[in-house]
Amino acid sequence: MARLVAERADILPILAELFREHGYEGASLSLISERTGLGKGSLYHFFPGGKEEMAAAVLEEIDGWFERRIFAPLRNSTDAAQSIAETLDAVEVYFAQGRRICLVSAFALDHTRDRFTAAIRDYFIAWRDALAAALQRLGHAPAISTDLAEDVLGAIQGGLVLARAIGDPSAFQRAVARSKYLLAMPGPSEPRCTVE
Amino acid sequence: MARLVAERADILPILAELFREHGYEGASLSLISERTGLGKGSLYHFFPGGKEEMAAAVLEEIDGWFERRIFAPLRNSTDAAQSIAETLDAVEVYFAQGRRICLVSAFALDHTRDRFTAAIRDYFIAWRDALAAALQRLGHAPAISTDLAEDVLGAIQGGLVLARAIGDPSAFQRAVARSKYLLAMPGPSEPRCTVE
DNA sequence: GTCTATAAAGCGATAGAC
DNA sequence: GTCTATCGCTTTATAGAC
Repeated sequence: MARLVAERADILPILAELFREHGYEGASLSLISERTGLGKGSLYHFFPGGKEEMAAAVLEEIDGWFERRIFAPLRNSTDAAQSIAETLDAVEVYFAQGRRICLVSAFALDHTRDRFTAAIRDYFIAWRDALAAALQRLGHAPAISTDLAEDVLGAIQGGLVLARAIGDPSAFQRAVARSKYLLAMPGPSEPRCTVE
Repeated sequence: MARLVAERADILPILAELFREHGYEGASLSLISERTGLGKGSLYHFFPGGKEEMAAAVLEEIDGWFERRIFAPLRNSTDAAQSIAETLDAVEVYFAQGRRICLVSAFALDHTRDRFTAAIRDYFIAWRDALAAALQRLGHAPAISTDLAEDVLGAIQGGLVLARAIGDPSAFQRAVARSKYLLAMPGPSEPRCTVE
């Protein structure tokens, strides 16, 4: 039986966009109240812990989305190459081809990091290790796989930063394209643009 | 004749560290007053425009440092390969081997970006174009040079994000090492980890 | 479950004495 | 040039009516 009124889950995407646009400090309760259409009383009903609980819930939802759509496929798919290509496509769509920033990165650079240290760290480590697992199934050595995965994660995050900074989403798109090319090298004996 | 009291220039490094630690919003005037040892009256004497002028002055100082130590050598040195290697070393030191974030990136991801759009964009474009100019002197084609420079910038910024996020500065150090390796390829005919 | 009113604290910024 | 006191505003959070 569908409810007409907002549920807690319905609020999360709005909160996520507000934190993306304005940052943790900048997303004030009055702004949140305005954009969700809920009074402060209702907001504190759904999130008794206030803004910190809202941000934690958003981070948890983001982590859940990546776990289902990115991390699990990378870890478990039978076709590692295909899962790598598909998840890179999904990432490109998720970040709106470079027009949407990574909230976890934004929190990491902000002093907001101190509030959510574990969630931020776990997100990137899960991503790196899932990608490294797929690369190992492609035949790469464990150490090389982790290094390569970290390289790609950095390129993606750096691409998002540059895209936002210079106002050109194509900087992110090129970073993803380069990552696809880099990861398309199938074997462990191929030359790599990295050092030990 | 050396002055004993603080000059405006002496305040800027303290402001920079405060903005790095706490972000633009988080660095309150009372915190700034405490860390600089100056009352609000003195702060407004040096920066009549308040906190926005303080942040603008910090960004200008950062840009000046990079212009002198990174951009100009990349553009003008006779030995392009040497200037690339030396400026990468300088960048590694500047960011304290991954323990110090890039304030320009942090502002870019925050909604603080809207206040300093031009300064943020110009910083990254100047860096990219200076590095691309050095790569052209190494024999790379213009389009490849810009793409390669953007690649390296993204790797550096992504490395800083990852280092801060996972609490491991070596993620940044590896990104710089990979960039050195990538840029050490001298000629335009060498294989590249990128796509057009 | 939603609202308004309000509390308590912190904010950026200003005024004016010294 | 530096200080303290204070203004006006916004913030998060709570209380209590409905």
